[in-house]
Amino acid sequence: MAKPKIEEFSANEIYFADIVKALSHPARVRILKILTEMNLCMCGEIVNQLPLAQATVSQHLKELKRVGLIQGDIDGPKVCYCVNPDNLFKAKKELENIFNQLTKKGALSCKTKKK
Amino acid sequence: MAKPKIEEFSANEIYFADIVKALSHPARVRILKILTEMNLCMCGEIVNQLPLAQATVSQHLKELKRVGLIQGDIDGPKVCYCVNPDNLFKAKKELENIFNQLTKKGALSCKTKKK
DNA sequence: ATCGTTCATCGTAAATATACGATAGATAAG
DNA sequence: CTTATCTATCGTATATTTACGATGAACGAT
Repeated sequence: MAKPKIEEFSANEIYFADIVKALSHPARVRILKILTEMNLCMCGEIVNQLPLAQATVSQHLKELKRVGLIQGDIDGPKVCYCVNPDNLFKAKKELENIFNQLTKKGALSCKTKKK
Repeated sequence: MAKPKIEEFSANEIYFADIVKALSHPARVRILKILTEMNLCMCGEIVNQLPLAQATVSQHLKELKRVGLIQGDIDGPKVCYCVNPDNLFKAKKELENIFNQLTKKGALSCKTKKK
């Protein structure tokens, strides 16, 4: 089974994992960067800036849209994409929370460095 | 091909994606939390706190070790795991950089909300 | 109405990821 | 040495991910 046993984890844990997974591919991060820098961007422009086929880029856009990090508006035959600042901010805060939990405590290293 | 076309992306982009992917599973995040809270932790304790088989947990631990977020020291027949604070901090900074890049600019929403 | 452009979706192939039982290796205890 | 414990690894099954060509749907322009 490639599917995590998500039913065993909380809704928040699953939400976090979902957002993070969307950020776990270089192409998707680059898409987000492009959209941030260009402020409104046609799908075709993104395809031109990535070493991937149009169908593949479209799939990545769909995934980013699914988790709410971007949105796409139809503009004639083209589609205008942009980031969703609210959700991006929310994801940022969520990640900060996790990392603060993981780094705040003393969190000593192992003493016995045998391996 | 399930493999991203990593050769097309920079080393830093790939490093980031790799770290983030390690964080994209609820079980692995929970493992990190357990290790942070308990400060040194036997593998068996982790298995007890997760709804997963020992073999599966061991696999997740291996992945976290691979990306450098944790380390495991042999202690007799047991293995003592702990987070790697340096790499965790590095990952945190890396994520902050990305998000700062993605959220700093005006990053307007689309105007035409047709879809 | 037809054509060209733009993009999403379908179908498909191959690689990865997730999960678990079974097994093997290492060590402590007896 | 034998046994019990702990953990990694192997083998395997299944689902998901990544990628691309081909096709289809929507729209503007002619």
